[in-house]
Amino acid sequence: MAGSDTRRRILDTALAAFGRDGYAATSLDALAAELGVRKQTILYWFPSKLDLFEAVVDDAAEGLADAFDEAATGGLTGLDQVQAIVDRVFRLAVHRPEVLGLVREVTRPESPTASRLGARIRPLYDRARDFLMREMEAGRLRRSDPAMLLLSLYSAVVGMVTELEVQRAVGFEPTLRSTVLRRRELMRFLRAALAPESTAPATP
Amino acid sequence: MAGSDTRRRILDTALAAFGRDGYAATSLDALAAELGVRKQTILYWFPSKLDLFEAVVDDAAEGLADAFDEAATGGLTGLDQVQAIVDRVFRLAVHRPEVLGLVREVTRPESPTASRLGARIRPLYDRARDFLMREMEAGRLRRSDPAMLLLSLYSAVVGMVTELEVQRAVGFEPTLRSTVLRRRELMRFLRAALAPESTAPATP
DNA sequence: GGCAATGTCTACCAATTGGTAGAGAATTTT
DNA sequence: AAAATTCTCTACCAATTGGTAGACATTGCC
Repeated sequence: MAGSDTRRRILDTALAAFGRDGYAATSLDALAAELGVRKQTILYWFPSKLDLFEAVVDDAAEGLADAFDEAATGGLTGLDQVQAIVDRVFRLAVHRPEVLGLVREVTRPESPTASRLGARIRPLYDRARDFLMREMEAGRLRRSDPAMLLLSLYSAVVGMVTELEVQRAVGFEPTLRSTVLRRRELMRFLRAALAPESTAPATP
Repeated sequence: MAGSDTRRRILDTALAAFGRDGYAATSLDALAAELGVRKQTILYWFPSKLDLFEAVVDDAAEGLADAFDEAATGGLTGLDQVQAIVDRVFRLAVHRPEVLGLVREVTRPESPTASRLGARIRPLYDRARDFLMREMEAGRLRRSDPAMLLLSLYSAVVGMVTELEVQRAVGFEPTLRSTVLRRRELMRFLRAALAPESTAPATP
């Protein structure tokens, strides 16, 4: 059953390429060359480039959901849970940066799969919002509009992890060490933003 | 002197197109059609597509610098200055969203002008970092690594303003009203994150 | 009026694009 | 072993891509 292995390899390589170069800048020929296969083999498994892209998005969404599950099943609360998620996202950014590149690509306003995104991330979104709401009720997080807060959090985390070029441009070579620093600083930032007003942040 | 007017129109239309669709997905033919002109006219003013893109980036960088100047010359301090910048960025996002789209395009790791970016935004970056440092010294902002904090701020603001698709996907139609809400929530978020530890946030 | 510079156009071009048609292995089923 | 299915390939194709060469018009200058 070499076939479905081919399919798997196409999905993986396409995820990397789409995430790195974007949809428009990725050609089936280039993808095929990278795979050591003919373009027609790709078109055998996926009827068109757009179909391939959608399959890649679905695949990546599944991976993301798993990553979140993994980080959210420890029964943590408040800022500890937030930290666990942030850690998980950074880990993903380190060893599979193309996934976050794809997230960025797919969230462009003119993305060919703009509408598809909704259904894919909606469950994650609802779960996160419920969590924030619950923790606010419990007094473990500062009170505010959970939906809007979630957008702020999303922006801050994905940006911090994604905007490598900005970081490079201003002098932070994105090394592993700088990634650790960025994560630490981001967490300090989030702690300050999220901690209930009465409690002083614990980080020295 | 209809010529330099053409040049100006090409720059504006190209900025919109590159910011909306990205570099790879924007063809000179499509651009020319939108301008009501032949592709060769574009190539007369800009020797190649890449040259055009670089000119567009420079042009947009200039516009951004002006916008920041405008928001940073009021002699404000602390969170008031931060708020002025955020307001200005949101205003830009409302009536020239393509500029921020271009920022996003140009900060992609594989952007054709990745290196060009550095020189363009470096002065803005230095200025902002100096501001943060100064305000921390004066006790008007929470102490932390100014460079890293600036990255967090950048991520949060640009993300909040740029990730319209994410917002749409989770049910916030990006209307003018929702933009106001987003700005308010972002400012609340930033206030909490930036206010010195002793001072309680002023927002009710 | 002649002339040079400026600006836009028509006419091409080679390379690349996503995609079709169908041949030919390899494997599985009967 | 024959037949059917699965998979990858060669051979094309029409459309689009960024770009070149050069004709043609318009303008300002002498």
